Amino acid sequence: MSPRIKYECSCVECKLKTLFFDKVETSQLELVCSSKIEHQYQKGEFIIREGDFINDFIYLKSGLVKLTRQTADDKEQILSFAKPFDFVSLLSVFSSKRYHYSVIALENTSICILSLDDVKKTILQNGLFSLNLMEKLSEATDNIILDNLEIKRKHLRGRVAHVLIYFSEFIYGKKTIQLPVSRKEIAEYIGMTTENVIRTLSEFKKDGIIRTYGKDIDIVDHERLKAISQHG
Amino acid sequence: MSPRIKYECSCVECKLKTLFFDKVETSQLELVCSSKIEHQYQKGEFIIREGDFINDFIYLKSGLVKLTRQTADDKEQILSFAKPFDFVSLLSVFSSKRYHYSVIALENTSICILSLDDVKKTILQNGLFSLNLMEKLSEATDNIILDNLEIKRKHLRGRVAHVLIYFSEFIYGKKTIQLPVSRKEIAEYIGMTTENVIRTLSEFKKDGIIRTYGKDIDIVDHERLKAISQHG
DNA sequence: AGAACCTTGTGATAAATATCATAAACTGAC
DNA sequence: GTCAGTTTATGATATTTATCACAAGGTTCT
Repeated sequence: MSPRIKYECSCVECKLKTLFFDKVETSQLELVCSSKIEHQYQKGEFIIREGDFINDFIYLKSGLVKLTRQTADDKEQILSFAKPFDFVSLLSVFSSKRYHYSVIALENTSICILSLDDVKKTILQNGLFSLNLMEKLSEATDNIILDNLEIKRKHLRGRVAHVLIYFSEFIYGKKTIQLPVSRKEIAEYIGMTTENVIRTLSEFKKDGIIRTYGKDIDIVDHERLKAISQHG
Repeated sequence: MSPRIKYECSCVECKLKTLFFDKVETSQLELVCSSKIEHQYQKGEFIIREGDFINDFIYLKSGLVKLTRQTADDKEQILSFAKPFDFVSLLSVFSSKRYHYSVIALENTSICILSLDDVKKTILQNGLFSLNLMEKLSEATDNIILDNLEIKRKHLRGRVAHVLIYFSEFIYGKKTIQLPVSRKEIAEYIGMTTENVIRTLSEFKKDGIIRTYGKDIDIVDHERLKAISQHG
């Protein structure tokens, strides 16, 4: 366990303040902020372990993570990916004692840890905060559900295309990216085998839809990839 | 459009009060309750249409519904089913202007319609209500996500078994049930073709796992069905 | 540098699922 | 009651995906 470093309260200036503290006056912020802990994780480290008790309210400051769970037949299954402003400790936080999933850093990641009790106290005291938080919760879970539905309705090629577009458009916002996940992780996300993910990427390459330089992927024919994602 | 019948405020005695008004004093309940409208739907009727503006906060009083959406390739896709105490207008309510899905009655169903604005006002005023509501929201969306993940990791037989167990255990709580959905709807839920759902049910029947009398289904070998559901 | 391990990659084959065709049973409208 | 449309049902075939087998390239540890 790496050391937990406690900083001065900087929530007031933090960009992430807009996430759910937007409408909270500075004075109200103090309670939540006073218990705040920042923490850094290296690529591959566990931030949350499935089964852990939920005592904290966690959100991403920088980096990228995957949410993953162990299935009954002992395989990994990826629920979703999350970047800053997406939520992290969203699922279950208010309805379960323990996490139903693990959170693992895909890049070097830093998070803010608030005491869940303090957040709950703030909810009790501050209606605007509650409403704002509810909106964020609702949006985050909505996105996970809709994304999983989209994946479910598509076939292998469409699913792989979907993931490429997801990282290119939503995570990095550019066409040349370094995929932050392995082929195996893509497979765990879309519910196909690793071999078939690799094969599909090879096909996309052969068809001139993408180019790869080592770990880097360049989306050459964005239109075509999008079409594949839509239909197939 | 059938007429909207307005009743006296009976929320105080309503069993569903426990759903989210549990910790709300009667006096506070008046605001939300005064705008309450009850409404009945026949099997097959739309309660919510995908794309509709979200003005209401809706929950089930009795009956059973499906949440469904239209995919880009113009097929129906079922997100989940909901019975009373499950949430209905849960997704998107706090984060979107329009519904991302339709809600359709599978049985005769009655709902309570509250003004979303009034619910929001209550959130602003009543912290306990907010926290309680957040727990319900969190639980409902969690269940949808976990259920969809379970389905995603299973194969045809496991998925069909999953649905049978879902209706038998969670919806009706008995082994002899009248399936409230068609084979086509099961297919739309689990992401397989109608033919294969029918075939699989025939196999279960042939293997002595279930018996069917017209629309009724009797789960004979619950253990075996559960094993099929687990592994796939 | 080498050993052990993991990721990527490719091919052959097996298994699962979709598609197409056809028909009986049921349902609603007239 | 009959017609049209839908649901259930089953079989044959095509397509998609998984499994198995093997190899090259990377990474980590020593």
